[in-house]
Amino acid sequence: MQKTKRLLVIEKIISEEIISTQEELLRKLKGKGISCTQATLSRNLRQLGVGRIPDGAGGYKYSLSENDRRSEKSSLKLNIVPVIQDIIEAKGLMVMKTIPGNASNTAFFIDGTGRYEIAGTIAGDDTILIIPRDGVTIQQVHTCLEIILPGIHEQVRSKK
Amino acid sequence: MQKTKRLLVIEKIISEEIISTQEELLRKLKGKGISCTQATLSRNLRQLGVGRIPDGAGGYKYSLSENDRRSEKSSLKLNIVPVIQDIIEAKGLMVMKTIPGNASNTAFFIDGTGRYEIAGTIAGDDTILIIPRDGVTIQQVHTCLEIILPGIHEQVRSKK
DNA sequence: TGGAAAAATGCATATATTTGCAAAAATAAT
DNA sequence: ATTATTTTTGCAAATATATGCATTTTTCCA
Repeated sequence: MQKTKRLLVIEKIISEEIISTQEELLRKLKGKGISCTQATLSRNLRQLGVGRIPDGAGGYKYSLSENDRRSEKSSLKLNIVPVIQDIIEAKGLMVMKTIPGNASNTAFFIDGTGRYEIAGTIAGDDTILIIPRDGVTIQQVHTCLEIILPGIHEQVRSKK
Repeated sequence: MQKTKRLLVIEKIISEEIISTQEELLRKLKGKGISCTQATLSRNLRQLGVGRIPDGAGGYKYSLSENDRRSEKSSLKLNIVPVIQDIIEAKGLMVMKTIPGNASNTAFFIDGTGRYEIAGTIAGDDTILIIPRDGVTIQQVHTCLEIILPGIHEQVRSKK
């Protein structure tokens, strides 16, 4: 299906650059080989929960609602990354290991980002199962993780 | 000056009720004895940093920050159905999201029904992984869920 | 597998929001 | 107080976004 892919790309674009109109987003998508109409975008943006908020510079920008929550809690993000020990892929799922007792907090944070790529997470004591949404590749989940937890891969690599 | 007062009232209204268009806000203001044009509202809203985000029910609402979503989601209800936030399919499995802390109870209930369609469940804090028995389609699981938790799909739909 | 049912999409259009500009109101300076 | 300067506002028009409807595509079952 084309839609899933489009939703993912929309999220990615919006989280990486400042987009102020749907037409603008439309062009960006076209540039990535994805084409649809503005009407479809309007519907997709609503489905993704993407809001339009003042950009603080006299204009507006689209924003993954949970995105700002992320920036609000940037300190939390910094605290989380260091506890992550390993990321393992299995059966199309992703297993994240943390230091003991930290899985729940970490999973809670990941859930809180509301990323479309991630259908959900389940946490034990030091292990989190991350379930990608259908149509989402493990690679895309990695990219997603890097977005919501910058430096995570480097962190994991250093643990090995 | 009328402006300061108006900004204050706008903030108050927006934080207390769901407003989905500027015209609507205009009427509310008029009801409180404050009058201006929609154009002025547009400018004021930007100045206040008020965004327009999906209200989760197919429409849009103005929002001071993203926090109101939270309180919405954490309102506790009586039985199980109301705590279910979302149902997502992935990898032939089903992921059910509940409000925080309610996954375990909900999963226990589901297990207790002993439905054949469901091989088992695993619950975290706010996420339940429902594993369908081999040969059982996701569609059949949906039907099953609707039987054991009547109204669940409507409930979930309303959350979107 | 064929066909019904549901979901997604485009098109055209309705609705909503933003903005340029000139006038009015508030503020500041003399 | 009077005039100059800045801010706010309304109006009308431009932009941007959402939606009804018909069509196409996908999903589901018999």
